[in-house]
Amino acid sequence: MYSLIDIQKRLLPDMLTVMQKRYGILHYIGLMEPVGRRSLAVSLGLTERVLRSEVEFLKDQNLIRISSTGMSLSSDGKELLGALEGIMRDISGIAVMEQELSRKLGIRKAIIVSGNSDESPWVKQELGRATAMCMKSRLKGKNIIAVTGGSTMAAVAEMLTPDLAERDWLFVPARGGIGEDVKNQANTICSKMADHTDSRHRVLYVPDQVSREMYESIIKEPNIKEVITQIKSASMVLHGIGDAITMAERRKTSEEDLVKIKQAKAVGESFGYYFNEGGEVVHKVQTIGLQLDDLSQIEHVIAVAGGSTKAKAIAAYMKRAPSTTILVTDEGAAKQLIKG
Amino acid sequence: MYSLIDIQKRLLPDMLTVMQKRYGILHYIGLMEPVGRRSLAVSLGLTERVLRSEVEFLKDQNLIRISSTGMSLSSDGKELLGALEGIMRDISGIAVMEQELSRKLGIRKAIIVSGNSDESPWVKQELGRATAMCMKSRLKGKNIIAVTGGSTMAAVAEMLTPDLAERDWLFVPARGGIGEDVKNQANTICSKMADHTDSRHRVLYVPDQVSREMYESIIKEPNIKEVITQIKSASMVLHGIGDAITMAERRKTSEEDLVKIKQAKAVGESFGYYFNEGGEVVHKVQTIGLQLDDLSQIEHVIAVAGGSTKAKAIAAYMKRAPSTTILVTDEGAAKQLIKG
DNA sequence: CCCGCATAGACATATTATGTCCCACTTACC
DNA sequence: GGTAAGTGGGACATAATATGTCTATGCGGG
Repeated sequence: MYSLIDIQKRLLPDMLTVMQKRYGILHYIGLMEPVGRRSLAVSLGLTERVLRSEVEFLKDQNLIRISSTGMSLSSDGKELLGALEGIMRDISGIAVMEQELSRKLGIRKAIIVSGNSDESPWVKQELGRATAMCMKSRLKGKNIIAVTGGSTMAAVAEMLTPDLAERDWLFVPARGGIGEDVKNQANTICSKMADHTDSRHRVLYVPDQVSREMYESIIKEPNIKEVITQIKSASMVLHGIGDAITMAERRKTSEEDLVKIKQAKAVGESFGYYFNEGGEVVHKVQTIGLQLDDLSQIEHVIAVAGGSTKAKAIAAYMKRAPSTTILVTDEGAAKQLIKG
Repeated sequence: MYSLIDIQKRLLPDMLTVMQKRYGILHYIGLMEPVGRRSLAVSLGLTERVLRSEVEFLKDQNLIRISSTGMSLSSDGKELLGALEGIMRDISGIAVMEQELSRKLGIRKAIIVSGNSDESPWVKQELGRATAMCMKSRLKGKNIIAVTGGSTMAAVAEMLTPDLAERDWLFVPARGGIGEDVKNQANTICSKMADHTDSRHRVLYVPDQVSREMYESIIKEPNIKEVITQIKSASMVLHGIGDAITMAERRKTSEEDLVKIKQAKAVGESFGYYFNEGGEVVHKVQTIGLQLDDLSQIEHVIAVAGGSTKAKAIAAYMKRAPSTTILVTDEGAAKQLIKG
């Protein structure tokens, strides 16, 4: 069952932000009283004018008192603040975590959905929905979207809705067919995403490990060449992050590589790149398509991964990720990430 | 302890309105789907453009689906609506009651605070606060405010705050000293209100029952004459509403009048006028100052009265009250009023 | 085949939020 | 006692947003 807050998040998404802002103001006034607008504004990272509007509002509500020496809480304000403190812990926990997480990982934004996808399967759907919303809000008009595989991306595909159709999207697999079961392959997912949004997609079937000569001849194939061009000119990349060992085992990785990966203490995987805890690339699946270095050229990069067990993998990858990355994750992973 | 909703009402007063609006839209779409904007707009009493903005928002939230045949709820929308229904009953009960009450009484606005001042003494304070806020929001600049007596008005006086000082207010008693204990006399209350707001006040000491000759000579007194002029030019009247019998007994009413009042089945009293259930004036305390007929000339008329026992009195008075009246009351009285 | 109802686009205008500057006042410290 | 730093608040241009109004166009039932 939904709680009041969950409903409000859906029905008045800004409410939470505003509440947090006002809570922050009351909180600081409580700490620093009596205090002036200017110093408050810098403490809170708000412009003076914005703070002033808020302060005027709070004054109208009789929550603060304003005198020539500065602002202080009224008795009503103190009472309300006390009650708010408890509530904010629950409510804005997530918003606060989003801030903290994006700062800590050095990325553009973190979006956290509540729950833990390790424990509750439906949280993956929520991840999907959050990702879909994020895509929707960031893309206008014609776009090429490069997508990787994995069960999380499959969940995203499921949650896309056709009201995006207008926008003229084209889904392309980010990299050549990275062996996995068909259901979670990039090609399959692209197709499903296109289905769900009434848009188009391309496929890219390429054997995993290509020899030099093979590569040269494949890349000359006009069809493939075209897809690769599209991949490189994508305006958005949507990718998952996996646990290194799990991914390596799930794929048809050679015994030799498996040992290499394990010995290098790889923890995370994304795009066929394996990362150790320091964020260094310790192994790479040789294939055509999007390369790690291409990411920085792409306008929107959205990484989606949830579950507390994936925290390490996320942390590892994020050391290497472009700073424009947006991470969509769940509470379980976020808590681990912030802790560690 | 405050509930989340109470806090939000204070911290984001518009939230409730918006939530109600959006709930209403979802609700109606649920009932009428598939339905177009135009018919929805008239059903909800919104302009088409406003509705359209809302609808676009709801679409972005994936709560409704829009097709060429009209709008309908998405499965998410249905789920959310179900959860909302229960919540709205509690939350917006008061807002709904305010609408209903103002309609039923035929007045400009009704403001309801939660609780019942018969049972909980602190609700009177809430009445006071709500009244103070209302005054604040309606008056700009220089104003003359005519005030009557009574314990409710005393509570209002207590809740006024000096941040209104700027506005240059002058408090005058609405009518000549209507006998009651000093604490709740209009003169005393004016003085207290002026105190609390750092503004000025006038007094008007006049014997209750004046003979013709007495009246003529009193009215010539320059001091009194001036106050009366001020009363007549007031931009706001603030008055209480009392139970007829209680008021009659509390005042030094002659035995003869008391019988008259009782026989005429008076139920309500305001300004020294006694009303029966039909809203007819059955008795009037003869004194100088504001007369019932003067009310319609005055820009802002605020009536304040709470407690379920006062419902009858309020109902009686409201039959006679100008349609611009604003009633500030409590849940206890409001429920009775709506029921009866 | 047309009429009525549907969505969606476009644009002017009203309203609100925000950025920017300035002023007068209080306070505390030298 | 005077000065500097900090205070609230006024004023105003501009940006952003909401709203009113009109129009284009598509769809389905009679």
